[in-house]
Amino acid sequence: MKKRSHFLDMAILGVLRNRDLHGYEIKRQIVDELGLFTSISFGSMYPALARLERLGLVEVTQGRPRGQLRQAPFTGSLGGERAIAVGLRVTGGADETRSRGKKVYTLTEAGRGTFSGFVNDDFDHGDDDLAFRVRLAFAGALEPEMRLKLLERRRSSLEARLNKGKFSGSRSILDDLYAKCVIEHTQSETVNDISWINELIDSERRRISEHTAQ
Amino acid sequence: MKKRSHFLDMAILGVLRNRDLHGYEIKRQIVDELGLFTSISFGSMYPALARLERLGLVEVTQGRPRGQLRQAPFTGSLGGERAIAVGLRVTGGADETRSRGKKVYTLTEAGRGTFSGFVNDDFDHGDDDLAFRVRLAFAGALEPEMRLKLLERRRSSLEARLNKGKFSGSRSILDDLYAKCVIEHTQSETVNDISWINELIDSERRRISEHTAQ
DNA sequence: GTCATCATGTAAGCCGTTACATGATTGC
DNA sequence: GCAATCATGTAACGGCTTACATGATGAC
Repeated sequence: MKKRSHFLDMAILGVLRNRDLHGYEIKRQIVDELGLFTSISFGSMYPALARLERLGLVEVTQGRPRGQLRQAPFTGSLGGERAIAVGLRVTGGADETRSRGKKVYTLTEAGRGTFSGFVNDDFDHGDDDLAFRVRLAFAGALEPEMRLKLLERRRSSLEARLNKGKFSGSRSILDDLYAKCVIEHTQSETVNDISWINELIDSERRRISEHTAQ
Repeated sequence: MKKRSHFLDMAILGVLRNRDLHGYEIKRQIVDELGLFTSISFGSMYPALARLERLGLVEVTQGRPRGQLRQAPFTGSLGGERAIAVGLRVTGGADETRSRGKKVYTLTEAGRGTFSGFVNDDFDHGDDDLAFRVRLAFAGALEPEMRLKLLERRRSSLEARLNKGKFSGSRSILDDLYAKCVIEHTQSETVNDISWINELIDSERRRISEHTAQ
């Protein structure tokens, strides 16, 4: 049911939620800043964007040249418009569709809806690390109770993992020092994750009760 | 260069290093006990075994029925032989190659060599988590100095990751609370990993110096 | 003026997942 | 006897990686 590429799609829509960006920068943010995927090749990034465009979830506008996006968001209006003009001039020869200028992607209303469906959906029973990380990264788009649900589902899935590990760890491999070492480290990572989730749940609850109190 | 499937191959050869096992059990050990892959489908497990067999890295012997492998390795001789006979009798009708009895895989000498090449090889610059976990799990097969090298390479790659995160974390996404939260947790996981590696390196050094001292 | 980086894409091939198909064994 | 689990496989489909191809920009 749930294809892996859905997470890439979701991450793309997620970073486009607040900002219009071009493909190269989208990849940079997903991989280098959010660290959601260890790597994404352009061979999967650009086709993904094309797919999303076909589905009407993003729109393409001919982009401003490099450098304008990063610095001085204040100068946007003047500098930005000029930049777009420059961009069009450079690429605006005969061969319009093949122009290699930067393509800036904008989330459409449909895209917003799909993204919202993504983060809210229960479709995976919380057993996938990647699914959780991606959802949490964009959990700002969720209702507080959904956020709490997400976290609690994650916690119970981590606890299940921990218990499974306790049972299975005691058989054939255990005589190998290094294998054991890897197993134990995995377990301790899970324990860490659980207490992290617990903190998140606590602060989420605090925030909710503060909100309903005042 | 390095295909993902190589890690599955390596893990298979690794668990077969000390024990002859059948496919289902190999998968159980790799996934449930070692936790090296979050999941492997049989659709990739069995083809992998077939590939390794074609390459002469593993050999297939018709297996004993279920239950014999887990309990009482002592009774092996008598119980085992009888079991093999039973296994053959059950499936040994007309359609010999199609027999669906358990297939028990044994590592060949060539397989041992390939496995040894796997763990020792430097071919990846240490930037892949999976590669490291798999190597460490079977690091018992390494010379102490190679083990130390493996750990030190891992440490420097984690430190690089940490530094990269410090630089890139401070730009556009940072206004989002949950994105920030994911980023910080990733960083703290890396810090944890580094201190874990440091402990391993220390105990490895201690072991080496003890060994050369006595 | 050239090199590194930014920027976008296409095509091939691999491989892993999914779904399907079969059958043995164990526990109830 | 029936269900769940153990156990092994095949075929199709999708998508990711790799390699290739192109070109602009900025720094030195």
